[in-house]
Amino acid sequence: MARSTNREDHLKALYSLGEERGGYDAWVSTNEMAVALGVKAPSVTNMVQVLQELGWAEHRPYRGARLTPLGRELAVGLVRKHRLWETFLVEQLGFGWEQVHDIAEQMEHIDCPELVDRLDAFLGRPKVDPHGDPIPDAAGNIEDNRELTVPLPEGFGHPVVVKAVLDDSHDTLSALDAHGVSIGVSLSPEALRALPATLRDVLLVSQNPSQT
Amino acid sequence: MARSTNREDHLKALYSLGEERGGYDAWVSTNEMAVALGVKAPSVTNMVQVLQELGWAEHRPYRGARLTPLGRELAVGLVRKHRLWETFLVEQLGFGWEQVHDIAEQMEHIDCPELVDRLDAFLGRPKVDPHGDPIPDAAGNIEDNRELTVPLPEGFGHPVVVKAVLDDSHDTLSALDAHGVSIGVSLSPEALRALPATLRDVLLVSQNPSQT
DNA sequence: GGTAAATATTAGCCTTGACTAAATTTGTCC
DNA sequence: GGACAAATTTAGTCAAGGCTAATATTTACC
Repeated sequence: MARSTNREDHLKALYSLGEERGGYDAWVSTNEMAVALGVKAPSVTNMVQVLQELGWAEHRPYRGARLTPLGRELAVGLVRKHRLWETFLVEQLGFGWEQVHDIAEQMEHIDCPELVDRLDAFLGRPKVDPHGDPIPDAAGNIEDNRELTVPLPEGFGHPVVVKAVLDDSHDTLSALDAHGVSIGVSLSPEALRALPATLRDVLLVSQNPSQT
Repeated sequence: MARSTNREDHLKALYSLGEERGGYDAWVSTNEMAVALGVKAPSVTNMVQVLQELGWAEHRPYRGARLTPLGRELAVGLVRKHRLWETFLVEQLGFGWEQVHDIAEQMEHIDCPELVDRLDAFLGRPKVDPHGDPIPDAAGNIEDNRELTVPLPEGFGHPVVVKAVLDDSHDTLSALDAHGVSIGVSLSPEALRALPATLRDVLLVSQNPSQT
């Protein structure tokens, strides 16, 4: 019983959905995971039981699943790889930020710890990926600069700086790009109002341009 | 019926073994493929029949398999990706030439034509990989500079320049490294004689340092 | 040219991971 | 507190790809 692309995909879905909740020890329903992974619920039930046998997750029937500390560690490693490769693709190869998610989805499964470390060094140990999401360090620590940001300033009273985008899908990122929005860009109250609400809702911004 | 890591692995094995023979239209036995892939012969028989259904290969029972033109095209694409990633790993990330084969084995299955082209451009459209093997261009043409080299100069009469290594395994490359052998290095007759015969046999060399 | 050895294929089974349909548990509403 | 709706798991099936054991073909030797 070991690593496999499928198991890693389920592990990552469990991690991501858990984080959207209260944190990594939140229970996540198998149905939610099924929707996120594009499979049917019984498949997830099976796989979650496998993750439990691997010691990566805990499954409570009819309640859901949640990661063990080991599972979280592995999931963070996957997130680290994913975001480092995204950074490479955008900064070194010149891809657009809307193109890299699907490619990184493949690359994150490459198994070679030394590769991850060399890539990290090659990129200059970046702290955030092209979408503004924090890149975990080699020890698994995540410096979440997003705590310093707000989902949306009440009333769009003053200009804001875009710090992160919560939805990395191709469509959302292309749409944002069409509106001239990218990480670090400053948006005036008028620009914010011109943005469709669905796009506004995925932005994390800083009210003070000098904040990290 | 489509692409999969397993099918691609079998396709590449068929290509490589065919090339070692008379060329890409040589028949390759399923047993040879099984040895190369580390699986049993019946598994290869199954897979070769799948490749035939895909239009990638032709299977003649009890005779062997050989690639179709489409199969060859796809296989060359895999070789191209493999060698480009090896080049990236050595030249950009600083890996040793003996470390990169296994990593590239994973990376070559990443499916994104634009990624291959951008990587190629990023690396400066290299002609050979770190082991001296030619990198096919985007159209699938292979400029085989190894035609200009010889397996071994008769009698080690004069110095030679190392142009390529025919065995990319970790052990062979580490051993060569321990003897100070790498691509482009010049070897005196004495140095050649000091090399174990098994290592000498994997070298392709040029007798004239000015040859390409 | 017949028979033995070597090689390849077929037959049948296993595991992974997906699916549908059926059964079960949970939760909610009166 | 009971009944129904929603969510979840269980049961049973399927395809991909691997394996072993048995069968079939080719090759080679006398």
